[in-house]
Amino acid sequence: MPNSSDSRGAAELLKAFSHATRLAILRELAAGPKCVTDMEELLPARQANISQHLAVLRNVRLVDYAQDGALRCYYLSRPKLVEDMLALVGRDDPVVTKTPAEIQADKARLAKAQRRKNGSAAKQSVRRRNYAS
Amino acid sequence: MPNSSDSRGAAELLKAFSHATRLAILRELAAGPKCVTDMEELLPARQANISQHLAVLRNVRLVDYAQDGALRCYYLSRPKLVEDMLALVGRDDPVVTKTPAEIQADKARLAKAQRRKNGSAAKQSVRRRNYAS
DNA sequence: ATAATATATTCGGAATATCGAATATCCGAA
DNA sequence: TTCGGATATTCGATATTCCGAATATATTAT
Repeated sequence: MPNSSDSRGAAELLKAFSHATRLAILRELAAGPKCVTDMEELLPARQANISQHLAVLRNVRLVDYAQDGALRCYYLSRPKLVEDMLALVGRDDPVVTKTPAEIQADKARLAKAQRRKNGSAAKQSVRRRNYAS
Repeated sequence: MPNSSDSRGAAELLKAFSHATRLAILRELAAGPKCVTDMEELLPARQANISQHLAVLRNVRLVDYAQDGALRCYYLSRPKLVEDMLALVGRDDPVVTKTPAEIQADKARLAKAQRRKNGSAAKQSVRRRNYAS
């Protein structure tokens, strides 16, 4: 049951995703593990800034690193999640438009399905407006 | 070819998603079209605030509305995108951990695949460190 | 030890986001 | 018209994010 308290965590995860540089980092890591110096060459951002973004990503468990001498090799902690997210935001979905009539049809359909679920319990108030035009 | 200029748009879309109240609004709309007054009853937020969040969602084309008299019935402009996003952030993916050795294996695998792609073009610098421990 | 390299953290200011209160707008009813 | 309900917008205060500069820390080479 995804209620509002669940939205909190989801929103935090999404916030970590919603920055161009962090997305670029995640894309690089989706292609393979990399250390910070590698990313410095690949991205238009300074070392400190990349470290800051990596910290954000670490805090929400999107990335982790393995220490190799003085280097820290970063990798995706939840590769499927990240890959699916990147694919999702890269998608080009059709934009639908609905007329008031279609909305009413939607509501009617929902009300009927709802009635099927409950025995009866007339809870559905199909808010209407009588406009003459 | 998703390069950094593409990250901009993706990041903006994700920013629109990354707020608990906006996620809650999207979840409500995924269940069916609703007007602002409906949402006021369903969410712990004031009218003005809901309108503000709806404006954000409209700006990135996640929602639109059909005017029905004095009411505005909001609906999802890209329902599949929203539904998939909600499913994605609701998922519970396993968190993987890698040792330095596994990272090296990853890099080696990548290098080999890369070599298969190009004819030869020894571009791969497998950054190494000789640590005595 | 010292230096050099790789990375993280802290700090401060600019930019941005969030929210409530007040106000504006639009529409249908009387 | 004027009114009331539904919704949007503006404004101002507060909170948060972002980023560069400086600094700190860890690790290895000399």
